[in-house]
Order: sequence, then C-alpha cells, then structure tokens
Amino acid sequence: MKEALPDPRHRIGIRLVGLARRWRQALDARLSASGLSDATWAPLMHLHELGSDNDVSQSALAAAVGLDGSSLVRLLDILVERGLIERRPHPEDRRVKLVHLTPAGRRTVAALRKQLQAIESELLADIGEHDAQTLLRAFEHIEARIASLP
Amino acid sequence: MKEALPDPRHRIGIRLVGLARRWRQALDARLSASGLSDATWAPLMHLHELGSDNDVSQSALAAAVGLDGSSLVRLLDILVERGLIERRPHPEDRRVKLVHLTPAGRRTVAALRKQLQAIESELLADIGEHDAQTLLRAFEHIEARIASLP
DNA sequence: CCACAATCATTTGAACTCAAATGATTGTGG
DNA sequence: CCACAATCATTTGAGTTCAAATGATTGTGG
Repeated sequence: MKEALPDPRHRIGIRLVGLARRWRQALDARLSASGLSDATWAPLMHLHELGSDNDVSQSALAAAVGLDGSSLVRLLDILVERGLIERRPHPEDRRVKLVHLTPAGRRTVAALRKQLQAIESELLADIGEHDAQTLLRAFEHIEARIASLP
Repeated sequence: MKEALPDPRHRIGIRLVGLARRWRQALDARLSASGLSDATWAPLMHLHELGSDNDVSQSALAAAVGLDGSSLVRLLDILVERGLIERRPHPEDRRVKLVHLTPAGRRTVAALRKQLQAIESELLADIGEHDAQTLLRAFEHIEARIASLP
C-alpha cells in the first residue's frame, strides 16, 4: 500500500489562508467603530508586542507584521497623521527611522488590546489551552521553515 | 494570584494572520512561473475541493474561498479569459451562474495540486500527523464560531 | 581612500479586496 | 395576482498589498 493517503496536512494550507481571511473580516467588522482598519492597527499591535519600550526600525516592524516594507510606509503615514506614532532618526544610522509610540498611541493600543481580547476570547472559546499551545508551536515551526527556504 | 497570566490564546490571532500572509507569499513566489497569482488559483483549488464533478454557484464558491462575492467576479473573468473555467446558466434559477472547470482547467488544477503538495510538504515538515489533525480541528472550531456570531 | 555593493525608506504602478449601489430574477405575504 | 422583500451577479470607488525603481546612507574590497 503505497497509495497516497489523504494526509490531513494537505488541507492545512488552504484552510489556513481562508481562516485568516475570515478572522480579519470578523475583527475588522467589530472594530470599525474605532476609526482604524485592521491594516492600520496591526502595526500598532506588533509594535506593542515587540516591546513598547524599545523603538523599532520600519524594516524590523514590517518583518514582524509579515508585510512588505513598502506597504508599511503608507500605514505609518496614517498613524503619524493621527498622532499615534512618531518617526525618529536612528542615532547612529541615518538610513533607518525608528517607530515610536506616542502617549496617545499607547492609550489607543491599550484600548484596542482590551477589545481584541474580548472578541478573540469568543472566537477561541472552543480551543483549550493545551491545543492553543500546540497551535502556536506549529505556527512557529512553519514560520521557521518559510524563513529558511528562500 | 488572580493576575492575568499570558494565556497563549491571546497570541493566536496575531500569529495566524501573519503566518497566513507569509504562507501566501512563499507559495506565490514559487508558483509565479505558472502565470497565475495566488489570488487567481485559490478559486481553482477550492473548485476542485468542492468536488470537481459538481458545478458550484459563484456565491457558494466565494463563501468557500472566504472572499466577498464581488471580489470573485474579476478573478473568474481572468480564469474565463484563459479558458480554465466557464460560466454556465443554472437550469432552474436564471440568477445564478455555475462555475464549471474546462478540460484545460482540470489539467491546470492537477498540475497546481502537484506543485502545491510538494511545497507544502516542505513547509509542514516539522508538523506531525497528529498535530496536523489538531490544527484542522481547531480551524474548524474557530470558523464555526466566526460563522455563528454576526 | 574610493568605487561599488548592500541596506533603508520611499514612490509608483498594478493587482487584490471590501463595502455599497445597481440590475435582473426569484420568493412571498396579503 | 402582485407589490415587495430577498438573492445573485456585477460595477464602482476606496483602501490594502506587492514588486520594481529611486534616493540617501552605510559597509567593503582593492
């Protein structure tokens, strides 16, 4: 029996992408009242997750979000315009600009985190803590593979 | 100790979206030689997964892909232009158009499936079959929650 | 030291996506 | 039967995204 069994792995890809789409739509629909789209608050949340004390270069932030550097530029423009972040020069390398959360930005992040956690708690109600850890570990393994290949 | 422990669930959302982005980029980069973008072959793959024998309405296909119906229209236009699918009238309901794979479309799907499985096997090399089933089950639970709320 | 490659941010153009509006068709309450 | 709501596909406009080209700055081999 060397027939190719329907390995469940071969459905992960197509499900992963579809689920992420619906996830973003569900969150975006509930947070539209904040005036920010999911695209614009994603960098804010990653900025917080990378350590709200340390400033980060735009390229590092783009890598964290999983976005092309050029895509991030316009999103940061919007956040700057709303007074949520600042672009600061790097003290030693004049090519890089450090993304810095303003006080208003920190307040916005805190409010968003609260709303996000409430919504995500609903969406993940069926997922036990043990399975959640399995998911996160699997995500890290896949990300490492993606990063290692190209 | 009623301090909020860092429940791993609160990182699933942000990781899921980022991983899906990188996943699409990785696949798209390797399949760009086919002349199709990830956006255009996604409906093809779902069309196959929904049963390559039965035709499907555009709205059903959009729901399967996780896409807005209006977004699917242009993608199908491209696939029609390349001779991979046809839009056929529904025999009983003149509102709906059934999406039908042409013979060339079936060949393209078969070739794409082969390439996709090779790439995905690499990306999922670290994921055991048991964990893969856990992932798929979790995905289904989350999708059901998303579908039940709005 | 200095031509040249590499990196960072940015701009531009094309592709993708959603939300809202439109037209055609079907289903339904009165 | 018939006005009216619901559904399906489509068009349009705004927002998001990538890939490629550009400019400024830094790192490096000769």
